[in-house]
Amino acid sequence: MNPTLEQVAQLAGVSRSTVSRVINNHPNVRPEVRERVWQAIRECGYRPHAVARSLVTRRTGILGVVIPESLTTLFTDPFFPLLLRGATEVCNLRKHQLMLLLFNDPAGEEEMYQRVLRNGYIDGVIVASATVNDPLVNLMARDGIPFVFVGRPLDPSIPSVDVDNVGGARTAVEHLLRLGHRRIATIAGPANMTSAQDRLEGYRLALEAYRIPLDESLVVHGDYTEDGGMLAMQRLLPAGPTAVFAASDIMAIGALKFLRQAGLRVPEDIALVGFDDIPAASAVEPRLTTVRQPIPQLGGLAVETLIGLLQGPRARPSMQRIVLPTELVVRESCGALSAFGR
Amino acid sequence: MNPTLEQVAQLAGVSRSTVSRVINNHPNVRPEVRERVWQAIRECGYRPHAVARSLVTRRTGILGVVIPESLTTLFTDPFFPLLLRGATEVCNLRKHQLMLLLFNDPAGEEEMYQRVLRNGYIDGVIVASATVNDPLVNLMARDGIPFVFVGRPLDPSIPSVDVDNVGGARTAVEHLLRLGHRRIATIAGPANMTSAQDRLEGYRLALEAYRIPLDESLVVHGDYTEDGGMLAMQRLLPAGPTAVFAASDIMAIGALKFLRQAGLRVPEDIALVGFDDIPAASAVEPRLTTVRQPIPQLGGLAVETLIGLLQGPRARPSMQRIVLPTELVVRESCGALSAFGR
DNA sequence: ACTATTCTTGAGAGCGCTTCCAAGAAATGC
DNA sequence: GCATTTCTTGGAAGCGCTCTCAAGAATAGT
Repeated sequence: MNPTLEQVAQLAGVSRSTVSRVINNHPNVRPEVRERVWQAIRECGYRPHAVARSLVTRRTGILGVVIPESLTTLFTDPFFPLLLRGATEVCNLRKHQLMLLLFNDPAGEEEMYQRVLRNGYIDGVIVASATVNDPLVNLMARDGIPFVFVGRPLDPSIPSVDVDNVGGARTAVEHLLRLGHRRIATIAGPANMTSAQDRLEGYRLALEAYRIPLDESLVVHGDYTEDGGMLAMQRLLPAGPTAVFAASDIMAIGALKFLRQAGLRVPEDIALVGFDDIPAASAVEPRLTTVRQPIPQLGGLAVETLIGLLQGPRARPSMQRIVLPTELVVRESCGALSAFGR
Repeated sequence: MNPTLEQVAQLAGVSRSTVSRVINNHPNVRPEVRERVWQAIRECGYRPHAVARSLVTRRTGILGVVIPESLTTLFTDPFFPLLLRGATEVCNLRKHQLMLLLFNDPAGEEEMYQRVLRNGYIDGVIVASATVNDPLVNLMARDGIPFVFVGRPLDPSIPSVDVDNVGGARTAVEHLLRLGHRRIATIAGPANMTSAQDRLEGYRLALEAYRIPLDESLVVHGDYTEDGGMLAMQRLLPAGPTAVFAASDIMAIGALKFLRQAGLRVPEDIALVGFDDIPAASAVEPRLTTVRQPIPQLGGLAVETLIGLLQGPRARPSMQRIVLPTELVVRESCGALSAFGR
């Protein structure tokens, strides 16, 4: 059994209160007493019992990361691993912990909510939900559970962190425009995901900036899968695009495979740009030009924001939304390198 | 503020003890009283305060997942996401939670150990460490923290779950042997990782089964990275292999790129087999023949084993090691399909 | 009908910690 | 030098829950 405060106190010849003060760095303890207490602590290998402490402080230092059902299947996509890595890094720094809350069905979501989020173990929550209208958000808002949204929430007053999907897509498409392309198609993502909406908006803005009217036959929705990308490319081909902007690398790879089957060369016949910069993007031939997102930073920022929220609800501005910039990674699939590079 | 047991008791006109019994499904409560208590619970939306409960039961239902330093960088590899997915699935089923413990440096590891693993928040730990001699294992054994090892621990008496790296590698190499190859090289993994050791052992066993002496010039160690794979392939080429077994897909992809640069065709000039079946394996051209591991099951099994350990240390056999089978996925890079398929 | 057994219930201690309060010690002001 | 303020310390309550214990109610046994 681990030693308790009481035993440390006895060993140091002081009261429980004094030991507690030493542990918690309260100023009003005589230096020599403080030293004696530390000695006793070291001597018996005392570690504060976090559970007992939490019972009175009402803080556990545990942050939940909620990844809803629809996304669990996408878990092989490196988004979540990178997000978690960034989040844990900041957590380690700030002496907090991350608890993983994934579920595979909506019933699990409800059960999880009641059992875990309302049981006092979790100080606050990071919600990484890509879908437009997640029910969890309303529940948490109702119950006053502090949370930060990763992505773009419906209600803009909800604290959130996001990458600049609009800007990233716009940059990608403008890159193609600058290369001379005028018939640029897009394989958009699922219409109910905000990231997909925003990337489509970026596509629109780029065309608008070049005064090119939007041609509906050049816009097809995929589902962020490789097969979806192949299918979308097939439907797009009759419209005769000279370039394609895919809202995700996975779909771009699907498109690439379809084009290869169709006997078309990338980038010579059709230029291709993706989004995400997943590892596979640089494994395919030709390597994919794509938009890289600072995902670990996003995770870290989410934690930072949440901890800020927990510490000072007073200092919290009514609206808090942070958007991180993206970066265009130019490789072979867009044709820019063969045009200028050699 | 959430209601407490006391308030529910008052509402139902019974004592705190009785409400506690109802909550915990103790048998000796009159049915009508039980119903009255449930009514009160629903009425005021009572949720038990898990922290308070844990203080007395000495159980939190939280399991830690430790992924040591050396691996954090490999986090883009889909191993951990899949492991976590399998683990959370079982956790949800068994009403447990997963806490993520990653660190970026050995100092963080020590700090984490003292602060998190010994503070009473965690019932048990899943250690996913690929390196041969992790210091954490000794610490946890010393302090009596229940844990399950994912991979192959040095000390075989430690409860562990693993995939059959030896068997998987052996099957892969025997597949090449059956295709007629006799000069088979291997790009092995880092010598200090058990998975790499075991895959190399599988390579050896396959050759032995075919009575082919081991040629040291056909064995080169890589570091589980793409660049490492390229470098290894370069060093291997002078030895004149007709086939290569890479201990990871990432390295196989590196090898593939080098071969392409060298003007060699896969599988016509050199056959290639990988290990892991990462998504990129089927994105490259030609698609990689590789060994698929049941990683989500591995994660689930780790949780199951750990929970078993926690419930009944009595029933625990002195040695508990579970090894899951792997599966050879035949695609184009090994040449089997062009030989038989058409 | 009376005793022996089993059910049902409430009182109360206690899990390990923080924190309020009050008392005594030390420091300060005039 | 004495009253007043500030430091330092210990006592004790209490966070919300579980669980033992004992008492009273209900049931069974003869």
